Formats: sequence, C-alpha cells, structure tokens
Amino acid sequence: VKTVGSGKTIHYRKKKTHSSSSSKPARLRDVAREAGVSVATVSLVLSRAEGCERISKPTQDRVVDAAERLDYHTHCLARGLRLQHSMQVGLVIPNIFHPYMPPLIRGVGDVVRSNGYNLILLDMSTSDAGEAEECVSTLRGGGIDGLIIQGMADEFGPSLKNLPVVYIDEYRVAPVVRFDAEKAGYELTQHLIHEGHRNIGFIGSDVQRDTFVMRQRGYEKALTDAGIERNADFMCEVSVNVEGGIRAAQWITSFEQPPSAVVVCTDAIALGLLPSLHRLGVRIPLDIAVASIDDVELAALTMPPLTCIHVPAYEIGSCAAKMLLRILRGTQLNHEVNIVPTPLIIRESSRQVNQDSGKEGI
Amino acid sequence: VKTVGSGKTIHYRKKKTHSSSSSKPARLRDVAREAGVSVATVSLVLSRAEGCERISKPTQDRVVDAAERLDYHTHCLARGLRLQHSMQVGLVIPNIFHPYMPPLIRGVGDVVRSNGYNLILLDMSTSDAGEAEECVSTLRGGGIDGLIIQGMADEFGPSLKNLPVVYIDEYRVAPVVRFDAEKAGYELTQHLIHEGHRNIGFIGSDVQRDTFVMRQRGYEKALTDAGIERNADFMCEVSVNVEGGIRAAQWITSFEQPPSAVVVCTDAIALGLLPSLHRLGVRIPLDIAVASIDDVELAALTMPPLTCIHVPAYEIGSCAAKMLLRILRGTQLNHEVNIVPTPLIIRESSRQVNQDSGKEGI
DNA sequence: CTGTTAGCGCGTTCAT
DNA sequence: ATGAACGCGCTAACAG
Repeated sequence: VKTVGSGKTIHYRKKKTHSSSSSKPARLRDVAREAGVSVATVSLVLSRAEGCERISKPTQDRVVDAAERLDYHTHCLARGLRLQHSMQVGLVIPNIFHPYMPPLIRGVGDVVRSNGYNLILLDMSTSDAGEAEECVSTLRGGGIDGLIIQGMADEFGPSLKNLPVVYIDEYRVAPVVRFDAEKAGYELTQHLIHEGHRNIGFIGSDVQRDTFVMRQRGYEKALTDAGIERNADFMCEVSVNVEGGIRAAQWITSFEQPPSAVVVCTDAIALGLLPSLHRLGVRIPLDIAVASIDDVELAALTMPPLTCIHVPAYEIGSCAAKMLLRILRGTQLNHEVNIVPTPLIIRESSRQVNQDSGKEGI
Repeated sequence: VKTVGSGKTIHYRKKKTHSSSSSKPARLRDVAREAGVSVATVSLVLSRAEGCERISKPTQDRVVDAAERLDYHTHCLARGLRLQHSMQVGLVIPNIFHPYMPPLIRGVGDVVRSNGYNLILLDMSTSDAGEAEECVSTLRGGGIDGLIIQGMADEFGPSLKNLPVVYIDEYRVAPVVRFDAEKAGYELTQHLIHEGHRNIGFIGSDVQRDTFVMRQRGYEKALTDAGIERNADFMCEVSVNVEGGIRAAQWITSFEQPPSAVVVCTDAIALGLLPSLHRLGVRIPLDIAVASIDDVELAALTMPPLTCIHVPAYEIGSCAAKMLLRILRGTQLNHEVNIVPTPLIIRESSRQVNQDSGKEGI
C-alpha cells in the first residue's frame, strides 16, 4: 500500500474485477498478472516483436501466451501519449466525388498503412473554409503526426505550424508533388493544333486553384506560340463535376460558329460533356474535337474514347505519402518539388481521320 | 518539490524553456502559468465551451486569452486516454474504386465529423484477408470508438468483440443498414419482362458477397414467378469493375443467339459493358436491353442512359454513421435492420420504343 | 534478467 | 471560486 502526498487514495473505479475473462479489455497489468511478471517485462516482450533480448525465452513464452489468452491489444492512445506520436496521418481533399480521387486516396493509403500508419480522411467537400482549418486544428494536438493536402493550400494558414505537411498539386508551397499542369494544357492544345484546328476553346474550372490556372495558362501559351489569336469568347468556366460538363455542352451549342476543338481542364467535366454533346447532336470529333486532363479510368471508355493527358493519381498519392514518411523519420525536405510525368494519350475524340472503333480500351 | 517512492526524480526532458514562444506546442500547464491560474481551472474553462459555471468571468477571460496567445490545442491522445474514447470511427470498405463508394464515404464522413468524430478510412482493396482483421485489431485498443463495415462482414470474426459495429449491405449480421438487393434484382428483371423480354441474362460478380448473391436470387425469382425457365448459359460472373464489363461484353457477343436483355449486378460493371457493346456493334436497347443496380452519377450519362435501381449511397452511409453514433451514446440496437428504399429509374437502355434522345440527365 | 516507478497531458475529485 | 494531486495505459530509465 503506497502513500503519496496528503496520504489519501481516491478510487475512480470501485469495481476491481480480478477475473481474467472480464468484459473489459485486458491491460498490460492484466497480462503481467496472468504471466506472473511485471508490466515492464510484458511491455518489453510485446513491443519489440521477436527482437527482444534481455528476457529469457521461457518468460517470453509465458508473456506471449498470457497476452494471447487475454486477447490483449496495446492501447493506441496510451502508447501514443507515451511515445509522442499517434501513428496517424491526415489526408485533406476538396472533393471525393472527383474520379481523380479514389486512386489518389488509395495511393496514400497503401503507403501509409504498410508503414503502420492509419489514414484519417478529411473530405472537405461539404465544409466551408473555416471548418477545414478548424478540423485540422483539433487534430494538431497529437491527433496526427503529419498531413497531406491536395489542392487546398490556401485554406490553411498558420494553423499548420510545426506540423509535417506534404502538398499535392500546389504551386506556391513545398514540399509538394504535382504534375506539370501548364505543360499538360500546352501539349493538349498543341496536339489539337497539329490536328489542324485553329479555333480551339477552353473549358475551365470555376474554382481558382493553382492547378487549374496553370492548365489554362498552358492552353493560352500554346495558342500564342502557334501564332493563333486567343478568342475570349471560346473560354468558359464551369463547376468541376459532371453537371459542369453538361453546362459546357450547352455553352458550346450556343455558338453560331463554335470552336472546332476544345480543351477541357479535367475529366470530371469531360465525362459530362461528351454524352451531353452527343445528345445535342454534336458529333465528336467530326463537329468538335475534345481533349482533357486526368485520364481517369472511364476516359478510355467514353464514346468516343477521350484524348487525355494521363495524370498518374495513384503514383502521386503514394509519392506524397512516401515524402511525408521521410519527414516523419526526420529527413528535412522543406523545398522538395516532385513532378511526375504525364504522357499524352491520343484517342478518337481528337483524331480527324482514323475512325475505326474497337481498338481502344478493349 | 515533491518526493515519491524511493525519493528519486528522473528528468526525461532536460530543457525546460519557460519562454511562451517556444517551438514546442503549448500544454495545459503553460496556459495555466500564462493566465496565473491552475491547470484545473484552465481545463474547466476550455473543455466546457461557453457553458462553464463555477469560474468567475474575469478568470475565464484570462484563460481564454492565454490559450489564444499560446496557440493552445488540446492533446487528443491525452484527452482520449483520460476520457477513454478516441473520438474516431473507422470505415472499412473493400474497394474504393467502385463508384458507389465516394458518396457512401461522404455520407459517413459528414455525419461523424459534424458530431466531432474523425473518420479513419480502411480501404482493403489491396489487402489480403488477414491484413484487414489485423489492421482492425490494432485499432481496437483505444484507436477507434466504433466501426462501420461495408460488404466485408465475413473477413472479421471474433476480433470485433466488444467493439461497436454497424454493417452495411450485409444479411447475416446486425445492426445493419442495407437496401433490399433481392427486390432490386427482382424488379429489374420484372421490368425487362414487362418490356417483352423472355431471354434475359444475368451478369454477376465473381466475388461472393451476400448482396450479390441476393441480387442474383431476385433475378432468378422474377423469372420463376413469370414462368420463364432459367438458362444457366445466360448467366456469367465477372470482376466488379470496368474490366469486368468489358469481359461481359465479349461474353455476350460470343453467343449465336444472345439474350435479348441482361440484368447487370452493379453499375461498375455496366459502365464498362455499355461502351464495349457499342464498339462491338451491338445496339442498345435494340439488340439487347440493359439494366443495372446502383444508379451512380454517371449511369444517367451513359449512351444510352442506363435503367437502374437507384441505391442511395450517401443516405446509406449517413444512416450507418447515425446508427453508430447512437450506439456510442449508449443506445442498444443490436438487432436493428435498416432498409432504405430503392426506386426503379427507367431510362433508354431498356425501353423498346421510346428512342428520343435529349430527355434524360440534361 | 526482471521489477519499480516517473511521467507523457489531460480531466476530475476533493479540499480549501 | 480555485488548487493540488491522482490516474487513464504505456514505455523507458534505472535499481537490484
């Protein structure tokens, strides 16, 4: 019986079931009692899996056996508190509905999980600006060891102080992994020019994220470099989803003299655009050629198959996760900028002549 | 200076920066010192947001002010350890690539987040059976307060002991939220029968989850009830993704006398099937009518638009989350089975006559 | 080789 | 109205 301070002992939990098959989960001390050793020994044996010196073999066996019997599982919170890490990383995304997201999330998830970390998904689609920051603020205190932020760098100001962060698809922060969005817009436009188009439109995003600004800049630069004058009438902004594509189709058909080709800033829009144009009687690529950025899985299966800049979402996610893990292991990479390659995939939506079906995607 | 036990004091952290702008995050005791009160007072003021009696107004202000100055954030792990909850729930899904998942995830996320919980996403796509269970096992100890499991009930055995769980789309466990998959298969088949079809095929899943078994059972029952003999040749099993749809298209075109209609067990397959059939020269619904289950966003934009049983993924997710929260608040609902309605959405892919485009989805 | 115990940061009871 | 101290469960430093 120990006596501390003023000599009083307060019992928070009156019940002290010594039974080993209690409904309460087993604790370290329960295992220690069951195995007839101290908690330190149990901790030593169970934490260093297999690589545990100092403790005799028979003792180890007794401990492992006892833990098994009691169905013991380390208490994450207690362990985390002691070790000062939660083994959790957060992933902040603006919109889980974009078909670009699932592979990106899986890329992050695969890497962090195989390294013992859990993934906290922070889908900010339905949140206002302040909520995202507040949400992360809460997590700051021990909740997460690091953070990956896709396309929402602006929403987080000083609240990220002293928290390891890796960004995705950003241009004014680091460390970051992204593809060259300007080059993507440029190459797509250039491709359409090579196909003989001069009146090329651009369907942009109504949210002003850096990656979208760069895509548009690439489009504009390609026109300029080819000596083609820009026509502001041929540019529009819609929401980044299927609805946006539907609206873009209406926009295109509203012209007396529509562009002969359009660059779409992202597949999420193109996926709505193509079927909508088809229903409005616009033939692709005969009446209008279409090219887009992302190359999500379904882009190869639109009618006709969609010419795209392929953005490797899974690789981007896993790369970001790997970078974050390096930071968590102590490496400083404050200024690292990782740019992943984005090949141009030419399909029928932009080809003038070759109309034979049945080749792509099957 | 206090003396406990053998009278020795070990200093884990030698440095004791009393500066308020240290790089280390501020702790409760730092705020207490800054405000000139005890930690108990600070805890009292900061935990009960605004609704804090007992403490005088000026003291409260001093505390709040000090916390603000030091950029104090409660340490999740410490708080969780003390309160015996992590304020985190897990969501286990078999495959984030299925277009049914994003709205479901968001449904869960919205509800839990607005109740102060974080969402740990456990995407088991790339994991073998044991890994899923191991993963959850680790989380068990304090890591999560509850769990939502979609379509993977079999993978988890006794490891879920004493952990609040809500299932989605399961048939042999509870509490659960699901739609009536058998009715879905039944109504779709019945619809095709009403459209005049007799030779109706079924494209099933090659993984044997209950929901898929029930969908097939509904299809079979509808045929039986209509007095149509089942033809095993008209049933196949493919992987639940776009590739599966592509393979299903090849399967259909391999018949000399193909079925005049098919029920597809899920949109993920149908999304690959439709364009593939189109490329193989099969006209829909003229040569073959198609109907599917899920009604994901893009189902309204296929060519032609896809007849579906609409499954409200967001509602299912949010319903499961609400049920879990009720359990976490102490309500027992061990046997609750929540079945959400699934309307039949008839579109052009199954209509024999009405071929006018431009009505659906725009 | 094993046991004892401080302390991670917080919430809370009891005493003042 | 406020403060002192315990303990949530675990790891690690140190004693034996």
